Amino acid sequence: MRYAPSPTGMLHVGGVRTALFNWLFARKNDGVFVLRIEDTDLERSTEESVEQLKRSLRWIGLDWDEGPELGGPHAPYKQTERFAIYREAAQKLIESGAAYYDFATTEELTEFRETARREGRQPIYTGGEYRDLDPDEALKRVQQGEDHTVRFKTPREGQTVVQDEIRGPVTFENVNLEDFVLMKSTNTPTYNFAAAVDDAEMEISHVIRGDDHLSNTPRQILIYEALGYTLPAFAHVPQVLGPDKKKLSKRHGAASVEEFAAQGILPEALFNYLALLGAGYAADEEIFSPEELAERFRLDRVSGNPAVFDETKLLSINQVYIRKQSPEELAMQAAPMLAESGAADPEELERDMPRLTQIMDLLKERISRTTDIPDAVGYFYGGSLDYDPEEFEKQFGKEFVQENFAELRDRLAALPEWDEERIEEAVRGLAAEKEKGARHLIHPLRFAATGRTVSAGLFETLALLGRDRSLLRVDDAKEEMQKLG
RNA sequence: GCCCCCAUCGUCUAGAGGCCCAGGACACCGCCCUUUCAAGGCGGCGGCACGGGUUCGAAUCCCGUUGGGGGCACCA
Repeated sequence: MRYAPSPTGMLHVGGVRTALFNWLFARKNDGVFVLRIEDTDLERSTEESVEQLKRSLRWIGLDWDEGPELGGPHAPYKQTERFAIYREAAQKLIESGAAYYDFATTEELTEFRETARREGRQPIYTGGEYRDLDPDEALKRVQQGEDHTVRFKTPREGQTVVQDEIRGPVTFENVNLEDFVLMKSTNTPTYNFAAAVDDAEMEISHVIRGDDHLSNTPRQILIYEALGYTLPAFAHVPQVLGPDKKKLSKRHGAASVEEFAAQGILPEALFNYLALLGAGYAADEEIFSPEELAERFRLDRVSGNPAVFDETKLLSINQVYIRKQSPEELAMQAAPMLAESGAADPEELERDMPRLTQIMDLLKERISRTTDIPDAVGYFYGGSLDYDPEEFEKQFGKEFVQENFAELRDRLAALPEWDEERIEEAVRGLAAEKEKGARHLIHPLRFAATGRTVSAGLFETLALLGRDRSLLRVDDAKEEMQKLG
């Protein structure tokens, strides 16, 4: 199996999903997963993209068995380092008569296509006078340094059938295929040529790739046959679409692996979600580890029908994975985020990781992306809070609160131990004495202590907040309340 | 324009002729639990694109229409 991206930008979720299917299939069948860099587009390929690609693949957990950095029996794994191989293959095709030199200029080709269109014919280029030029004469012109490409001599009749693992046989009429370019005038290979030669040379048994390549496949099959290679199995997986049913791109918001990572998505969650998308797993269960996914993967179950990327569902799966993490793991991730956002004092964080761990345990059910952490956890650190005046008035404007908040404060301050049970007792006790529902004290207390109207259970929150921090804020609120008059 | 692919709730899907007046998940809406918010539990809304066949019987097979997607480069 292989994943063969071109390093011309960030790794797209559609791309990862293709890589994922290859990986899953390889793991399932004890196969070898090869990473090959298709950088024959000298203009657009960058070293930076190669690095980014590798980083993204590793982040999500798709490790390759052969490829850049690791090497392997079919090295090198970058097409720009394999030019000699393609040149030799092109030479063989020229010699066997399966390919020919074409001397048409770009202008001539453009004109040919325009004329064809204008006259309502299909712009299928079949080499004009060059297709059947005397080989010796052609060679002479090449040796004289004349600009040329190498084109494949596509049969003018018959059909080429792609036996697709997930779609069945797909038939293409050869007349609809033009004499495509194998070697550019720069003496470097085109995609179709390099891909076919490499897949054969690297002994790829199953070519699993995006279905945007389906229409390239007959060309590659023709190359395989002309070179005498045995054909691999092909499987074309559908594209990932945005909510508007167009190919997913930056227009739809996050579309690359790095963007999802930056938005607080866990690699396991993205992995799980993407694997579910169109892979034909039974629907009664949806949370699977990579190993479980690999075990259950079946190529022939993959759907041929394009899937819309649903970020909401990704998020719900992400939430599941956050809940699955241990409080310790979460605390380890949270600490640097809290320090960096300025929400917490780095020294305090370092000094008291057990507390952070307890905090994460308390809050992890309420977080759907890791980037929510600074905001969700921030009030457990720092001193006084800024209260939203409007909400403050709502919470503290009531007569009952004004009359009893000071007493509540004193009882809390007098507690022999600062723990959940005693805090609860104090609050409920006072409410009971005043014959009021405890909620009349709970809500303003929560708002005073956390600066918000929602939080985890008030009593455990206060306990974790600590006595000093809690009382400081209760006092702040008391003072603020005076001003309400 | 030409070639190719695809078609089940809003979305992801289960369904390989009778088990389906179509099942699950996410989202949405109720209710329960409850100090708020989550989480959890229970319930609800909602779909086989359309038209022809084949068959005793079709979401499932065939044809067509429509719709969506991809490709038609010296880009990959």
